[in-house]
Amino acid sequence: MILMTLNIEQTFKAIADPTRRAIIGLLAEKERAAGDVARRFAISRPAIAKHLKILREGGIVVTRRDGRERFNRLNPEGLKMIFDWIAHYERFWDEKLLSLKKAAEKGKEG
Amino acid sequence: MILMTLNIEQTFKAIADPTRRAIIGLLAEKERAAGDVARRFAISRPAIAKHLKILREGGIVVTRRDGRERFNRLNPEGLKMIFDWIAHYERFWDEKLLSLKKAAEKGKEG
DNA sequence: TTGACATGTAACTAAAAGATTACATATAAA
DNA sequence: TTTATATGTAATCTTTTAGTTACATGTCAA
Repeated sequence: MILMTLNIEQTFKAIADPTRRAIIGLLAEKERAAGDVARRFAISRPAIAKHLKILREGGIVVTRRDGRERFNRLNPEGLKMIFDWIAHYERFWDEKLLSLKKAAEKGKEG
Repeated sequence: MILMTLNIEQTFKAIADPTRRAIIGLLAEKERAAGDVARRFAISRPAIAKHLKILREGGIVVTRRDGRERFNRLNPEGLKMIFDWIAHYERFWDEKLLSLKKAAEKGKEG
């Protein structure tokens, strides 16, 4: 069993790049071999290999090996970490939700 | 009225930096003058001024002028943009929610 | 076993990011 | 009207990032 210290810093850096977000979009459809991912971009295959590594280190992607191929798929951990961080500020844009929450705390509907 | 083309790219870059995320945390408490923000960090005041500018350009912070001070506060737009992006992948970590949604679509409880 | 394929890493380069100091501008206070 | 305060910007430097080409490794197919 491999234990990874999932650094939130790495996760935020991972999603900051547009190419990596595009990769995330591709992997949301289905898992894909590294080459399959690379084929869909104009940049070189090694560049994509590095992006995949960064996504892996950010806890956003996990890789499964099958023969000479490495299949990449989305990992819940990383994206959830970002979601939790941002959800913490939800009240700033969802006033309605805020009042609902307050009402719930009071034990009556808002 | 000022129209800003809110670039999602800038927004993701804005939250990628740890100092800027710390600033977001501070502004979540209350609006603060630029100097008030700067005082809480070890780095120079101009560095913070730049971070605030980046947050502003990312649609995460808006600034209100009062005399010689500039009060900064969180702006819903930017963070909501990130939230919407990430919420799009919610199903990857919240299987339960997914089944609830599916059940709702079918018109019966899950 | 030889050759092709799939992938990752090393070395290097160019561009972007984050910080600093110096300076300019606007407003409050003496 | 001086002086001090609050802030933003310019010029500059260093580090990090994203990309490239060359190369090493491992696996499948002849």
